[in-house]
Amino acid sequence: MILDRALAMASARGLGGLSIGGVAKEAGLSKSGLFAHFDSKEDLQLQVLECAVERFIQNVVAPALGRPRGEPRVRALFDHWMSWETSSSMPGGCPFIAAATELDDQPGRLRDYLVSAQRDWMEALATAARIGVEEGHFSDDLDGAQFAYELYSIILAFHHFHRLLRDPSSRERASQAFEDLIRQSRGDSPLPARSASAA
Amino acid sequence: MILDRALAMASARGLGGLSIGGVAKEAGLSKSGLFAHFDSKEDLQLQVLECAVERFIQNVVAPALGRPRGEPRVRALFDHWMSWETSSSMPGGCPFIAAATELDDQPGRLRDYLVSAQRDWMEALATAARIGVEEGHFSDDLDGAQFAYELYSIILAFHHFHRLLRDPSSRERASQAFEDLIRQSRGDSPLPARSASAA
DNA sequence: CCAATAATAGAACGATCGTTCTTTTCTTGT
DNA sequence: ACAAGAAAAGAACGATCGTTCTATTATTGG
Repeated sequence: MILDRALAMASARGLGGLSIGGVAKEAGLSKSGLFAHFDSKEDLQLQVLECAVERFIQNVVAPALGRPRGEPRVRALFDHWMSWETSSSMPGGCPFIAAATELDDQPGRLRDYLVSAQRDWMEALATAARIGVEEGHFSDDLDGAQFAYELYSIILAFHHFHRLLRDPSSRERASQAFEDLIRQSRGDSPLPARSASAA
Repeated sequence: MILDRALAMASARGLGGLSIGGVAKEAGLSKSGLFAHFDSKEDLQLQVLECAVERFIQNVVAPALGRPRGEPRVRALFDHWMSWETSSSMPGGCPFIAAATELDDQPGRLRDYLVSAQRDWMEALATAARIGVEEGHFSDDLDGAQFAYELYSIILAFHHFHRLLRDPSSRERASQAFEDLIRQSRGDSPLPARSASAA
């Protein structure tokens, strides 16, 4: 329960914006009563990150693994990822994207853990893409890591335009970009009027 | 000079990580001596953001406006933007990307200014793309706003992979993605082995 | 050179921060 | 029911935060 509230807070104010007193008030505990559950503030932040990873696996990775190998699974990963980005339980948006810019210059356990989790996720995306090649859904010369890179870029842009600029077309643009990525991963020739189709 | 140091600090620790005392020490001033130059901390943060926008225009927008209309100018915008992202005077990376995730849930003057500046920048990118259509460099049915969106996504992914994951191939992947974007904006058919070329 | 003005420094304020310590309340096994 | 243990509360610490006030030093114009 504590980590639940703390995750929601971290989503809105960032990991660094977490304060013991703030989380305590949100959880209905006294400052010291809450602090007794953690060794330090850094420990709290780390547990919040670990909790977020756990939920991401539950809500994004696990459901996709139940889908057929190849393109359907890739589509499921994208769809659940997009749902994660707009999950109402994290009103401040994806905690990983927020933590990425927050921790990219701050060495320590927090950064190490986030980097490790992100690398795992990238590897999972690349593997899913390679399975798509195996299944004959994607072109033989598709590079899985490059696919993962471009898929992540779609999500990052969606996050930016949706959360900061409140751009109502951001979701549609992300879907459009994803379909383009799938199409080009198949090796198909592009549809006419590609970049204009979301206009 | 003060804004110079403050911008470097904000780049590393974020706008919220700026403290009057910290900036004062960095600038070689006393806390109150520095504070006398600003009405409030928010005012300092706002001036830092304004300073960053000023520099971005000087270092990215202005040089590109000196290049020929159309694709050359678009290429110059991307090249200078990439240089901006790795500028040594901002060791913590692009202050706008950092501020975007930091302010996306924090209403106020800071957020309003950032959103306004980002919209201007998106409009400038879209206009540059449309000029490319006018000049006959790009396909007639290219949507300028969509082009700007996808160009931004390339930069966001580069920032993420370069700064957080320290991925040495991130620059090459960004260049690859940019060339793909240009190619598809021309309406050309894709090269073979597209996604594998950066492997 | 001296007065006026700007720039900086120093001290202090209330608030909040992370953290520690002690005390009280609750839960649990027997 | 009662002792043992966990969980929460309360108070206090030193530090730092943004901010205000007053005093001191630099700079400048006449």
